[in-house]
Amino acid sequence: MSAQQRRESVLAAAVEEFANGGLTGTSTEAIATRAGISQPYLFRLFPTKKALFIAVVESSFARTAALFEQVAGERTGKAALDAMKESYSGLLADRSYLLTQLHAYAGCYDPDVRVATRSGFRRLWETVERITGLPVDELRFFFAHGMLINVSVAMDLSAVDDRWAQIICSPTFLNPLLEPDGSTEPDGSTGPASSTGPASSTGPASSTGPTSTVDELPAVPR
Amino acid sequence: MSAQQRRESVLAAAVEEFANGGLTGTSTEAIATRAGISQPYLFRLFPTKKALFIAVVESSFARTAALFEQVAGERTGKAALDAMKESYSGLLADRSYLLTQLHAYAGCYDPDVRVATRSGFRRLWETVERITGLPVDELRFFFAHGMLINVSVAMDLSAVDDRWAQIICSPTFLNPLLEPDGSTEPDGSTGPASSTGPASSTGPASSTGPTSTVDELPAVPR
DNA sequence: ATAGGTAGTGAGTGGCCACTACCTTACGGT
DNA sequence: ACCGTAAGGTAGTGGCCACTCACTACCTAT
Repeated sequence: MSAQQRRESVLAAAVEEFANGGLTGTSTEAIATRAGISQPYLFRLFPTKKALFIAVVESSFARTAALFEQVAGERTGKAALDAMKESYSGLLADRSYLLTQLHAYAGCYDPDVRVATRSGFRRLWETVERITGLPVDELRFFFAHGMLINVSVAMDLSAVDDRWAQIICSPTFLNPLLEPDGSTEPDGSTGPASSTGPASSTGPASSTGPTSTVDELPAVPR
Repeated sequence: MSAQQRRESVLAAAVEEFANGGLTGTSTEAIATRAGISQPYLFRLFPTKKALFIAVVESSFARTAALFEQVAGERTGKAALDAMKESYSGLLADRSYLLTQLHAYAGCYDPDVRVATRSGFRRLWETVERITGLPVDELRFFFAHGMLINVSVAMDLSAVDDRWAQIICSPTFLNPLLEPDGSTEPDGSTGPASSTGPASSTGPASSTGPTSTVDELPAVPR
């Protein structure tokens, strides 16, 4: 196995391990074990643990940006944003991925992590801005709800047998912009509201085929 | 000094130290040193480091809830929510406080931290819901933007000599709900847009006097 | 066959850190 | 004087963990 391939498999293992524990709460041994290599060899592939963490953060942002570009296709404006929202909802299934985001933000006390997170976030914002061309208010709305999704997943709100699950999993949470006001669709928040699965993807997003699944994303460079 | 007083001063020190580093990245010695006591004595006041962290998280949520109750006064509905938004904007000045929030969410991989964070978040949500009586969409909007504020502070976006500072510090970021749609004020995103200071508190919030500052909050119980 | 480069490991090591055992001081009541 | 109790410190200790060093196996090209 080439070093480059090995590096990518280590990166994948690191995503899973860093998801629980973050930068400081994860041991390099756990990552190495999951990647199926010896722990010292990990330091041949990445100079330091922090560098590996930063690589994870960067790939995470890059992956999101690539996903957004992909699902937007040729669309612009609100149509493109709707496609992005739909795709981000699909990420609800990838818990490790969303937790990585949170650890990136929480790790910002470290200057190196901060610049990586900042530039990743900035590139993501500019990607969405460029594709949609929407005003800043709507971008902010989009990102704000993305953050709320992140923390909801972190707290595992949908696991509580509560109205939380209904609030979080309801389509209006996943796509609140679709009906900004009035005539809110009779969402099942009062009824039992199918609490199974993370809200089936009923929207459009049919431009590039069934791209709403996460696993078939383009591999992130580096 | 009584043990109870000592406990509270340790709690205050722990907020500052946990803000950088989170649960796993902070040493009890740093906390003890800041609190002015020996490190072993810390374990006489709190049984374990995680317990101290959870106490910090709980006090953080309780403090926010108390702040919201206070600034809302007798108001309800959007008026109350506006007061809360204004007060939360005031928290922009308290970096440690907002970072604590992020570390609470990121620390949710630990079951104990998760239940503490979940119940704190739940109580906060229900407090806002009870006081304002607003529908779930507006609550979600409020909390979503609060989260975005949190991560913006973590990334220290306002420190970048960029349009970020203008976006984040602009009044429309701090109070985006004030003009939910149409006739979006010609926001100064193109102009220089006074980038000094975190948006002076020009709103009302005159019910209980000048309570918009953070330092004079009611001490959190426990 | 030999020389060199690449993938990979076993065995440390130094340092940090959560947590413990035990001692000291101060004070209040009888 | 005497004792109990509560505040606080000193000196550890066991374990984890990031990172290093020395070494082996294999592969390819001359």
